[in-house]
Amino acid sequence: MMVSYVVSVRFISGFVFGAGSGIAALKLYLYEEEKTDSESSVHRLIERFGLPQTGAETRFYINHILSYDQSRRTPRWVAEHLSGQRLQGQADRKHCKFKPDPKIPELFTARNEDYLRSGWSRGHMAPAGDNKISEQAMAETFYLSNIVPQNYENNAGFWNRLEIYCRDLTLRFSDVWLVSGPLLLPQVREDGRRIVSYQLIGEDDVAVPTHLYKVILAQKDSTLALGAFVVPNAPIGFERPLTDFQVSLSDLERMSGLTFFPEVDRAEQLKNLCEVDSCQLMDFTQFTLYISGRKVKSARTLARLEKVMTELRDAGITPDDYLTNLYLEKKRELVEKEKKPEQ
DNA sequence: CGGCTTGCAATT
DNA sequence: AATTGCAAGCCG
Repeated sequence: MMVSYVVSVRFISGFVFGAGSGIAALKLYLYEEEKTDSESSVHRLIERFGLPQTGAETRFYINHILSYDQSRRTPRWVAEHLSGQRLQGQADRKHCKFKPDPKIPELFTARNEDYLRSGWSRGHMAPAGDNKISEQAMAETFYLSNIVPQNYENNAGFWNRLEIYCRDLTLRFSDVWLVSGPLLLPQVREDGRRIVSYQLIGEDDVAVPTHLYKVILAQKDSTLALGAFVVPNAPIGFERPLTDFQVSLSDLERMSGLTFFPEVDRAEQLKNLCEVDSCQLMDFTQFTLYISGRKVKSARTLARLEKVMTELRDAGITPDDYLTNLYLEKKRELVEKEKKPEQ
């Protein structure tokens, strides 16, 4: 068993160094066979002590899959599948807590303390909002193996709107596959040198990515559409359209060192997502109305409820019918609640 | 939806 | 007395 394994390793390495020549590979293979035990000591060493491990193996969770980067203490990539069916549910992120991934060796895991007061937020790659179908699935997305240090405004703003757009795609496509992750891209300095530099936070030296990427693959019947996006880890305003951040898949693959959806035939069926769909994120008014809706739903006091609506009007936005009904319903509920004596 | 901070009680 | 955990409240 062991012998045949070692031989096959020899043959492969001989083939590689033989620069594609079958004859040379065969010669090297025969030559290796004649070597004494002491000359193949490196192989014996490997057998005895083992090869280095990267910890980059694929890890499976209820509703997402990822590969972890033990040196950056972030994921390398996180994959998901969305459908209209799977996005339904009542799971609530208020019941979830960020925590180290118990499956990641302690030496390589990030901890909450690394992020707290670091100036960076804990940004999901597989979003909590994609997992309302199951409390357990949602809880797993709060493992720090699925988290990267992300600019607050980007996380709550542009990236959030991109995630909402991905969920919205399930209204027009039967299936949506996503791969998301961090990037450490070089900056071009004044003298033309390209240098990669990035911040480390916390005692565990968690790497702050310069950019985030998201690959969207959407299917409807025989139509397969793909969009790849690279977004700076910094505030991005409403004036910037998503298409500003679209890149070709091969460019992203060169940046990331990853091959995405390797089984998909790129030349044939594959269409540009932004030619098949709008690739338009919510504008300021739509987004503010949406956020206000979430706040109205979670309001616990009349004072809070009124403040949400007042600030909305101060922003120059008139509530639409949906929000107005939400407000009136919540107001009735809270008036009833606050009418009762304290208990 | 995406997050953080604060206050107080439980804990060691 | 100092740390930890959690509910509640806050903001974009």
